[in-house]
Amino acid sequence: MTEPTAPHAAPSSGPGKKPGRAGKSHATIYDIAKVAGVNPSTVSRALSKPGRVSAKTQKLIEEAAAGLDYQVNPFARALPTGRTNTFGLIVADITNPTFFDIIRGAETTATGRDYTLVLAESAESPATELTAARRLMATVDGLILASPRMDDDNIRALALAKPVVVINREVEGIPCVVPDVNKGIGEAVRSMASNGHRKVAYVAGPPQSWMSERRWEGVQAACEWSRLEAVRLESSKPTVDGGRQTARDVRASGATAVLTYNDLLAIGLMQELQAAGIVVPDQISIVGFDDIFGADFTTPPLTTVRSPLGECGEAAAGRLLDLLGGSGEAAGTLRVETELVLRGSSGRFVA
Amino acid sequence: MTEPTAPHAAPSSGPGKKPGRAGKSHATIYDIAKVAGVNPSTVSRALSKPGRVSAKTQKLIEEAAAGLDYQVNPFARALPTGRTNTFGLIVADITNPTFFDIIRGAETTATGRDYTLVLAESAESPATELTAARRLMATVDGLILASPRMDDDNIRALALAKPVVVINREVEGIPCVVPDVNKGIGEAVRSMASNGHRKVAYVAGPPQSWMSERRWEGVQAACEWSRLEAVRLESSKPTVDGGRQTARDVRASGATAVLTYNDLLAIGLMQELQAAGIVVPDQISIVGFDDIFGADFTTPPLTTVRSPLGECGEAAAGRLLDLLGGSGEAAGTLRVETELVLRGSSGRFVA
DNA sequence: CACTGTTTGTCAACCGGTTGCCATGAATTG
DNA sequence: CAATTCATGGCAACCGGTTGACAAACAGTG
Repeated sequence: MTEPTAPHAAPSSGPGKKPGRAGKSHATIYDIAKVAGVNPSTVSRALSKPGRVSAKTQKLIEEAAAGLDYQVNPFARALPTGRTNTFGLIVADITNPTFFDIIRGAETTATGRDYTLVLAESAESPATELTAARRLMATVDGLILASPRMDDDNIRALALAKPVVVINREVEGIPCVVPDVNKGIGEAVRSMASNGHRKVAYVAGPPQSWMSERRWEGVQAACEWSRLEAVRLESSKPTVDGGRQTARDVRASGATAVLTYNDLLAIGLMQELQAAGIVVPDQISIVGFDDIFGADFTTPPLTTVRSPLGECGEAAAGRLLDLLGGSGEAAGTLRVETELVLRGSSGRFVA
Repeated sequence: MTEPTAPHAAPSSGPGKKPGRAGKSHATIYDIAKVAGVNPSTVSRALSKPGRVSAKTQKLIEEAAAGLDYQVNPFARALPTGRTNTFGLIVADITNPTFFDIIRGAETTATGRDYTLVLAESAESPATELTAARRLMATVDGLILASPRMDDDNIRALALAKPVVVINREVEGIPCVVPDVNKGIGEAVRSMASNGHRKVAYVAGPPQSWMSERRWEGVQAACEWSRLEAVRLESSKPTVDGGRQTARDVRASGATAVLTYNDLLAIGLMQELQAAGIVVPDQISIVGFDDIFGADFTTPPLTTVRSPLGECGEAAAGRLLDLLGGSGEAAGTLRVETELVLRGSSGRFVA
């Protein structure tokens, strides 16, 4: 290679032969430069590096840009810089309403800070999750993983390339946002104790769920403190159907109060118990987890430990954006409070 | 200056300062070209234009690419071509569970066809919606608008630039996916008639909702056919709260069967009526619309006209992708069937 | 063997911003 | 008033693919 010729310097006298792009071709910084009578690079600086050009030129350029209805081409910008003003959110299951609040929270913060949200799901599969993550990595500035199912190591590997924030799980060395279950569970168990219950069952979630374990630990601790007996039951899947299926085990356990891994399980369980003629909460108290949309549609409305999922989504997006902006902690867990929402499905044991 | 020297070629003995991009710098087609012993453009063609290069070279290049763990830089590709393998979905309200299924359907088809979904919401505001749409337009290949609130003209203007598909509304000249309410409403009203109801109330949705009008028309037509009286009531907002507020009007109307614009209204209405001691369905039958998540959590579970929203999302994404791929109709409405889901909130009038 | 038609690969000009380096002229200072 | 900063704008080389134009290689005919 001997003679590096300037590509744009060619005598492009031809008529404005707009390449490809359908519809109206947008104005470029070159157009602005022509109108404002300055060099394209000056336009670029005026538009992206505040203070780098004089106030006078700045104004000139801004007016020209406004006049031409200019808007940057994100790809042209992303190509040399690698920045896209976009971040990805991967949720374990789009079907699960738990994630809708998270999505909403993240989306709100994103658009509020002039970022775009890209959504993907893993269908509860670690492999799919990893694939999706890798795919997104190429096009986003950062990633939020909500209830990730993949290994800690994989998460850390991803975080090497771009900032990653995790929701609903704690991963060493990664910034996380996690509801602190203790307060909410404490309130729930104390309420059970004061209502005369002696034995509490916990219906667990998926084995690979980090959060399910934390909740079980929380229940054990709170029960010990309140001198209640705690038993653990398993569920096949964390859905309404899964909840129905646990009804047998719940009855067999002899517990008079039940805490479930999530609201879906609680709702299914309640439906099944009621179908069998059991009165909730008189014979069995049921407390769910998360306070998802629809938790108060049931009769009686579901008592539940609310996780502020919307806040989690917002906080995670906020942390990620701070990280991208240069401020913010590169690791550490942010804990958000949970609280008991007392509704009708729990109460005094009257059998 | 006679010798244009490459600036970076200077004695850059410093540390290999990779331009921008954090982390590992990916392999490029230039690396592949070097390994395979061909020209970069040949690599490009081998990778994007099937059949343009000989089978032998093709294989050579593919092996080199695999060996280098190559993956295209989406921005570099998007810059000259304008194609991003991404499409946008704008929903009227992320809070509203109606859209959950739509989002899920669209996301599924997107990833299935190797596209990425970008999500945005309009918060029920035509202005915000238009802003979001304009913003997304720059980065996506096409757009899906779910229950758009903006003008028909604005929608058509957007569609001039890139393919647009609309869900839950019919816009002349634009491909649309719309649940055909007639079958479902017909079933609902016939069921009411056969259960001894004589007067049916329709609780309408937001005034700017195209779909609400279609549903009202459907109710009128079906009632006429079944020789029932139909009255229309307004709601303040299409939420559970809005439903509660309509209870007064519903009772005052003297109707014994109610169809609401959506399930949220129905659920709110039912809660309020039950709180006032009215027995559902014995004294008043309630039928919602959409069959959203949670519609069966209520007691009695909600009878509702199901709109296959997941299918709508899938179908819309499918049409968009077909359009982008060159096949598919550029306009016209795809109607999907609705059906009555009989649950407990409707039944024989026994007052 | 010359001659035309078709593959297949190469060259180089893009797409539209970003940014390191340098020249210019104004402002500051001794 | 000369010397030295310093702020400002311009030049051109990128980022990593895509693609039109063209040449070389190859095959098929007369």
